[in-house]
Amino acid sequence: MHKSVLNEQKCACRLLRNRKVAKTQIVNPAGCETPNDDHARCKALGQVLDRIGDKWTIGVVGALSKGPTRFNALLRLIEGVSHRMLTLTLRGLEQDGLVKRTVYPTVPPKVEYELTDMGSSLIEPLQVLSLWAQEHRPAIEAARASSLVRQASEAGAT
Amino acid sequence: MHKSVLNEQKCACRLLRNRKVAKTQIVNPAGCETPNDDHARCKALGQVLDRIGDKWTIGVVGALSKGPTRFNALLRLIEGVSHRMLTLTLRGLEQDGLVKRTVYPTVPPKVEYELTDMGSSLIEPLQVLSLWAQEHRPAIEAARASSLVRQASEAGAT
DNA sequence: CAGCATCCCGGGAGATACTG
DNA sequence: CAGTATCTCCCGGGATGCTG
Repeated sequence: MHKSVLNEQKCACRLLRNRKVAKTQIVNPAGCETPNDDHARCKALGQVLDRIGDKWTIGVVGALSKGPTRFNALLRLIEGVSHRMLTLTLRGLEQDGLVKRTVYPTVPPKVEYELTDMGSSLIEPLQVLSLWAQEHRPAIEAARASSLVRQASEAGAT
Repeated sequence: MHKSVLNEQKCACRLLRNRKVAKTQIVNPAGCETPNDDHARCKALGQVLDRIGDKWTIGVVGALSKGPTRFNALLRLIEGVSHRMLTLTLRGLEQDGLVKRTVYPTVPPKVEYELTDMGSSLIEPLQVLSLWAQEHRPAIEAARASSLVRQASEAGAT
């Protein structure tokens, strides 16, 4: 009740950043009819990051990049993931057409997941990002460390 | 108490995915000494996504990509962001050496934020991702929509 | 084995108010 | 104007247990 107002936003930009909203409505609802280059970029990025930015999606995509994999295999490969989250992540991915789910109606059910074409096309941009990450990680660590040191010394000096 | 055990994980992979952990300890603590190509990729990606995967970082980077900007200007540009979150996001980015904070000690304080070299180098990978996003958004929307339709019809058929 | 429903906790993030 | 601290609420996500 105290936050009823803020749901009516002019631009869908950050609305799209919310998963629940994004799930039901990925297109801009209204008020964002003139997506200049900048806005489009922002929105597109926001969407992708909503997709891959969650805890486990990348791990899943990475694991699946090697080929079709069964549920429990994924569970072990990614390992940090809980049963529930793996299910949810896979469902989301499947719903977005990034992974394909194949059920073998055997007596012990067997389900294999694999990347669709679109799903595997995501790997490349991800690798670009990964490269950037590997390249700049030392610098980031250094910056972070020095920043922490600075703060500590300031605290001590005060 | 009921979740005391799970904090001791063998691989730091998803530990790195948690912000609080990542903030204090970005290097792999132990047990992950042999980072094969795959693991390194996973970890690096995890870190980057922890950085840029949160709600506002991209918006901030995007806004800053046009040049130095003042705090309130950012607040307006990104608009959906709250005062607090913008501050936090900027602090994180600054701490990681991705943005530079310049304070002009004028009577009304004036602070400008701008991307560092490393920060602006992030723009390119982001654009790659953005391109992918723009390219595949229709497909994703379609897949999502058809999935929803399928679910609805199944529910109706039952 | 795969999936789903339920419970429940912790932390992310908004609102607000105060400082310099 | 820029930043910080506090309070609070809400939901992401782990644990658990049941179905087919």
